[in-house]
Order: sequence, then structure tokens, then C-alpha cells
Amino acid sequence: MSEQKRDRFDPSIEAKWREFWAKEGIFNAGRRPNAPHRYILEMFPYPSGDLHIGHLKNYVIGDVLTRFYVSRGYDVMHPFGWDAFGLPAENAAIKRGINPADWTNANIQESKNSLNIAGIMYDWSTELATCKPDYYKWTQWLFQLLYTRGLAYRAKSLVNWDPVDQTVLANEQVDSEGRSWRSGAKVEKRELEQWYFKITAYAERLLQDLDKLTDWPEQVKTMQRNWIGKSEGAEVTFTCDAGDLVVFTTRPDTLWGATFMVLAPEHPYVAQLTAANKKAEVDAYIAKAKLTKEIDRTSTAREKSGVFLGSYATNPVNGAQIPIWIADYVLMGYGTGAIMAVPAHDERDFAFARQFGLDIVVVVQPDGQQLNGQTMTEAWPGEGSMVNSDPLNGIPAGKGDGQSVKAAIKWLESHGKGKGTITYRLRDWLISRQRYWGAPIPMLHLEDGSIVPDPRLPIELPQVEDYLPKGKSPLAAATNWVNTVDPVSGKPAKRDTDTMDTFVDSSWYFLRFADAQNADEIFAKEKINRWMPVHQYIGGIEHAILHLLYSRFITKVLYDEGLVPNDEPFDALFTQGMVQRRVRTAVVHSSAGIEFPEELRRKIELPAGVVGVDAARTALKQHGYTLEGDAIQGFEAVSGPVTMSKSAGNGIPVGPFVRQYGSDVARIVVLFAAPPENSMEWTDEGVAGAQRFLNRIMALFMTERDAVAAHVPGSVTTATIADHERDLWRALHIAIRKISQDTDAFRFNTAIAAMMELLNEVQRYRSEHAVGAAYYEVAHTFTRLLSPFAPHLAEELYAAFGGNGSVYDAGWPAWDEAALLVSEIEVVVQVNSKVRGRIMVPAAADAAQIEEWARNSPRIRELIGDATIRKVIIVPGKLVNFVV
RNA sequence: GCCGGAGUGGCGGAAUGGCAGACGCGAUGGUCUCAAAAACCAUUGAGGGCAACUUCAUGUGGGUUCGACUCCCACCUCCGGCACCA
Repeated sequence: MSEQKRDRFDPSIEAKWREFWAKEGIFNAGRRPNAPHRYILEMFPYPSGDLHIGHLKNYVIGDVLTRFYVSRGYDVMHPFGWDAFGLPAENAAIKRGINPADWTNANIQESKNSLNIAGIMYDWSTELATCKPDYYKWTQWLFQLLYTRGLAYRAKSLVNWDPVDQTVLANEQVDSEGRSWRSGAKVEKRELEQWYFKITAYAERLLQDLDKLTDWPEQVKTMQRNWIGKSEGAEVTFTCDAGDLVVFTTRPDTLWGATFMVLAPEHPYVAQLTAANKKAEVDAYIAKAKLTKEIDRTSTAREKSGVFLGSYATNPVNGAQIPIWIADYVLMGYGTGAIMAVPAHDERDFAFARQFGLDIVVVVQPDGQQLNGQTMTEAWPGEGSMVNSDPLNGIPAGKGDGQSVKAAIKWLESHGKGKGTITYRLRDWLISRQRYWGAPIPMLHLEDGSIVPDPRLPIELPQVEDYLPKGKSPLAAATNWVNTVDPVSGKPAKRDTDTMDTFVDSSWYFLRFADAQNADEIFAKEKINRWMPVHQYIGGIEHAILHLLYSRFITKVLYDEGLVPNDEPFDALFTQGMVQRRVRTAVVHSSAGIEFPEELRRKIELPAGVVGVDAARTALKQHGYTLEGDAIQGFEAVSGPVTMSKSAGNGIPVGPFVRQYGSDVARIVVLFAAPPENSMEWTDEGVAGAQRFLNRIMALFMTERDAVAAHVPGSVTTATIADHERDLWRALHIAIRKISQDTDAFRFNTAIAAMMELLNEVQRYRSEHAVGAAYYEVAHTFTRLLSPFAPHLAEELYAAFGGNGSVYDAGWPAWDEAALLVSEIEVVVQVNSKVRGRIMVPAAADAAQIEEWARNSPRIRELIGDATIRKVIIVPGKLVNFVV
């Protein structure tokens, strides 16, 4: 390459600015104690070592906002920490014999270094790691607080067991296919005694308060609503030989149509209610149900199965004797594990009744129809009038006031047969884990079986020889640690050997940042009151339920204790999209057709077997995949977007990229390619485009650096600007407005587009004029507009143009409304709403004048001819529309 | 099945009642160069026309309006969540 001297963006400038920001503490909280404050937080990560570009997007968004707010004069807290407990450290310890703490610390250093060289600035003075005793001391304190308030309890029940990670899991941590969120293994069910947090006590508030979160994505709120799963109805008490049999139903009004009952196979009454001659059949069914559950009980279209127990229950409303069955479509974990079956008005009950020939009694008659239990072909869950239901007959069926459901509940309550009630799908949060690398549960088990809190916090993790999970916690092997004395009673005691779910660690970390160094209390009141709630939280949608639901719960508990000022932790939530990168997959093309790899075919549901070329192309395109090559030559590959990750092997490590191209380039690529909430595809072309953008800035401004530096910013105004510079001046103020508004609204892609437009205007100006005052003002202002997006270059330009200190102390530019005005504006002239011309009019012209000019423009006159103008619509400053 | 989100050029996307496609990518032509790269200039939704110009076009079909990507109704497709939840 010939050494032509050209101003280009040079990544080697970046390091000195990072040192400068850190040394000056530009992004430290408390730097402007009297200014309005902002708490900006990204979800803290597990320290996985070297970061790739995909990890970066989350942090870049937080960094842009931080810089934007600092520029605008706020006192910003932008802290960072590490969700450092968890299995990878333990697995490394098992595989390589490294101490999990050492391994974690090394990873933290590496991850931190990646963030630093990427130019993501945090206030590291409040850095925390959940695996450090000075942090988990307070996680344990929190556990004991919940215990004291009756919100942490121990119970035996059927729990999710991850056979790969060898530990139990909470419901939230198992997906709808029954797989562990971490290992991906199908979970098994085991009956175990474990610790729970009573999140169900807060179900109603967790649901109701979603309405307060107006700055949360609708999608996240919907997911939480679904997860909490509120359902209103009634509990009705049936009687049987084993005692009272309580069922939950959302349709107590159809109770008169209940013709049988179904219990979950695990229901405690089953043994008692099983007739002697049915025992063998029932036992076989229960055994089969157990197996089915473990393998796959999610398929909804399965044929109904069940067994009659041989005994009967009494319907409390009419004394009818109805048969009791067991069936696996009734779940022990929801409601009471028993249902009344109303086949006429419930799809599932209908299918069951038809299959086993059970009675069907209609109690809701739709208008204009005569349903008959013998002949109906499907259940009628809809509206109508109540029939065959003595006290309710004639009442319209429905959940509203004056309708059947409310009437039925009233009747049940007044007759002592049941009561209105609410059921939630949400289960209590199982927090015990049979693993080593977590916060020990700070409880003591005494010899008499009682369990008491251990006040000697923190209960530190002991050293162990063997981290291998064996179905019980590795801590159990540390006998010196396990065997202790209860300091309160002086009695011998054993420590709890389980550790806490790492989601407990992360459910309160955002609170600790307010006062991370406090050794005496979880945080000081005046500090938490200053900083909470988090103004802007940023993270991935994958935590829509898990972390975000747990954090809301813990915050509400602490709010009820009077420890935090707000009962919701995160004012605004932003969920960023993933970074993807195209991955090529080889395909085979023969005369018979195209053969795709099985994995790809499954993933995007390509039809099995040979696929036609066009069909394949269309099917692939719908999922963002492209068939490469052409039909004549045969296809070499399919390429498609895949989320950047270590496991997919398509992650671009931060270090080498930043050294070669600069972190400013990486930031522009990520921010410009798509709106931040969308997933974006990282491409070489995108990198080239970002480089071009930064190079153009250099070329357009750095060439004149001395003249720009000699110009005093603000020395020209809208009133004094030269006529030939008005267009550029106006473009500048349009850009200031757009970039300010867009950045505030997370529209970083259009904010960057506005900078590009301004550059285009500068280029046009420079091709026509010698540079002058407006140009110098643009150069000075541009450094500040650029500072949230390409911070290193912004500082470099700011310094080159004679700025003192940091660009972030120079203030955010304001636009001048007067500069946006123009003397002449273009008005679109329409005839019958079709654009037929445009005229230039003085900006101050009134509507009548504009109409006159429009009507008299030659082309419009010609089009209208002698037709009658029926209506004229004038939108000031925009258009005139003649309707003929 | 229920709930939520989304469908716009070759691609990412812009426009939230008023000129559809800002900005960028890609592509084509040009300038510079021995040549290439870089950079710069021009063109770039589809069709028709020598041209002025014109027709069509924002998933589909209706509606409201002088005017609809935008609002309303119905439907289709995709993405996400929940789901034999009583």
C-alpha cells in the first residue's frame, strides 16, 4: 500500500483514553453529589473468562446510556459484579483439580480485562462477587430473615432432579419440555426434603404490581403473568368413604352436571378408595403413570386413560352418587389434585366420559339449541342459560356479576359446601442445591430434629477433597465442618450441607451495589434510599421469569421489612436481542434432490425426505437461512444465523478484534445494524461499514483540526450565521435534536444514522464552500454527539480541537428551535390525494395564500381543468389536497 | 387451545394519519491508478414510456378517512411464552 497520508481511525488511540477515564473517575458514582442521579445496570454475568463480541452487546447498551447521562450532567451509578457461584467452577475443579475459588478469580480477571479493553466503563469501586464471604454473608443473612418471617421452610415433596448436574431444581429452571435450564437433561421426579422460599405468599402482589411496570416490555410481563397463572374459582367439598374430598374448579356453576370425579394417581385417598376387586388394576395404572410422567407427560393430544376405583362420592348439591376414577390428566401439583368432571361442558372431561361410557348431563343450554348428553359430539364450554341446576336455573352462564359462577359460589358458601378461592400455578421456590460451589445454607440441625439458624455468619465454605456430586452435597464429606455446636443452646449440631440456588445470590445483588463495602449491615438505609430503584435495567429475555421474578419477590420481602424504599426493584427494563453470526452447513445435492443435515432439518422443520429446490429455498428463507450456490452446479452449503457462543464456535473474541479494529468499531457495528431489542447479525460488511463511518469523521474534520481548534465554540449563533452556511447550520440542529431524542429512547441505530446524515451534509458543504464558522461549530458539536457511541474517537477529536479535560464534562449540546426554521418550505400539492406537484412557499404564508398558489400552479390548473373543487384540505407546512 | 410480539426493496432497517423505503450494506457505472485496494461521484422497489410523466407496491381481504405501513374488523404466516392447569 502506498503511504498516502490520510486521516483514518486508528485503534491504537484507544488505550490512553481508557486510562484517562479510569484515572479521572469520570464514570464513578458520587462524582456529582448535587446533581440528579441515575442508576443504570446490566444483568451481571457469570465470569466465563474471555468474552466474545456476542457478550458485549448488553454492556455496550449500558455504557452508551451511562455516557449519555454523564454528558447530560447526571450523577450516574453504573456498577459491575460477578454472579460467581455455579457449576462451571465446580466442573473445572473436578476435571482439572483446581480450586473453584482460584479458577473463578482467574476468570473474573480475564472477563474484567475483556470489558476494559472494550471500553465499557464501570465504577469498579463497588465491584462484587457473589462467591466472596463478604457478599454471601448477606445472602445467608437474607435466608435467615426469610426463615424468621416464615418465608423459608423445609418440606418433603416431589421435586425436579437433574440427573446430569446431580441436584434438584426449581420449577422455573425446568422448561416446558421438562429439561434443565443449565444441563439440558430431562429432569426426573424425586421425593425429597428440601428448603423452599414461600414466593407463593407474594403471588398476588407479583401479579398485580406488573401493572405498575409501565417501562417493562409487554412480552416479559405476559410471561410472568402466564407463569404465575392465576385462576379464580371455588373449592367444593364432596364426601366419600375416605372423608371430605375437596376439588378446585373455575366453573362451580356446572357442579349440577358433575357426573364423576377424577383423582390424580398420587392422590392420598386413592389407596382407601380402591375397591378390593380393583386393586390390581389400580396399582398397575399408578405404576404406569409414574413412568409416563418421567418419560413424557407433555403431549396434549394423548388419548385419555384412567381406572375406576370402584367407589363413589356424593355430589354436595344434589346428593348424587358419582363414580371416582383416577387418571393421569389430573395433576397432583395443581389445585387439590382432584377434580369434579363435568363432561357436558369441559373438553377433557367429555373425551374421558365418551371413552369410558360415563353419563353426560347438560346444565348450560346455549340459546336456540337443545343439547342432549346422549347425542352431543363435543363439550359446550360457552354461554347459555343454566338448566338442571335447581337454584340456578334460568341464570345466564358466565363469570360476570349476576351470572352463574358468582351465584353458584354464593350458594355454596351459604350452604357450607364450598367457598370462592383463587389458585396459582406458581409454586414455592426450591432453593436447596446438592452442590459445592454456592452459599452454604446457614442452618443447624440439632439431635432432637429441630432446626435453628446459625448466628455465626458468614458460614464459610469448607475445603473439600472431592467435588464430585454423588446425589448429596460434597459438603457432607467435610465432617469437621459439618459437626459443630449450636452457639445459642450449646448443644451439638450438624450443619446443613446443601448450598443455595445461585438465583438467590442474584436476587438481591443490585441492592448491594448501593453500599457494597458495608461490613456491618446488608446496606445502609440512606445509601439504598438514594440509589434504589434501578432506573434502567438491561439484560436478556432469557431471564424474563427466573431472575426477574425472584428479584421482584426478594425486593418485596425487604420492602415489607422497611429495608428498601420501593417494592419493585427495576423501574425500566430493556431486553436486548442476541448477536448472531452466519454459520455455513454443508448439504448434499444429488440428482434426487437436496439432503439437509438432520439437525438443521429438525430445527427449522424442513419437510422430511427430498425437497424441491424452490420449496427448500422458501422454507429456508423464512427462517433466515440461505441456500448458497446455484441449481446447475449443485449446492455446497446452507448458511444461517446462529447466536454467537462458545459452543457454536462462532464467537469473535473481544481482544484480537479490538486490537485490530478498535472497540469503537465494534460498538458501531453492534449499535447501528438493527434496533437494540432485535437480534442482529454480525457480518464483515457491517465491520467495514462501521470503519468507513469512523474514517469519514476523521477525513471530514481532522484535516482542519487547527482551524477548528482556533474557533471558539458558540461564537456564532442562528442570528449571525452566514447565508451560505444556513443549510449546514440547520442540519446540525436537526441532528442534535434527533440524536438526543433517539438516544433517550434506545433508538441507537437511527441516532447513528442521523450522524451519518450530518456527515453527508458536511461533505456536500465542503465540496461547495471553503470551511467557515458553521463547519467549525459542527466539528466541535460532533465530538459531543459522538461521545456515547464511539467514545475513544470522541475524546480524541475533542482534545485535537482544543478541548480541556473530558468531552463528558463539556455538556450535551442543545438544539436551537430557531435554527430549525427555514424561510421557504416545500408544500406537496395533491389532487384527489395523489401527489401532482410541489410548490415553494414562504414559511410564514397563511393557508389561504398557499391554497391560492397551489391552485394557480400550471400543472395543477391543467389537472383540475374545469372540474368543481369539492373540498380543499390544507395541512400547514406540509400539503394541499384538492378533492374534485 | 389461550396470551403476547411481529410481517415494508436483494439484505439490516426508516417513516405511528400527510411525498413509503431515511441511514447503511450489497450491486452497477464512472473518476483517480500501470494495475489493484482505498477514497470520491452517480444510479439502484417493480412495470410502462424517447421524454415530460405514469401505473403498481408496506402478509391477505374488507372498513373508516380527502388521505392508511400507521386506526378498526376478519384472516394467513412467523417468533416467544403457557398448556390434559380443572
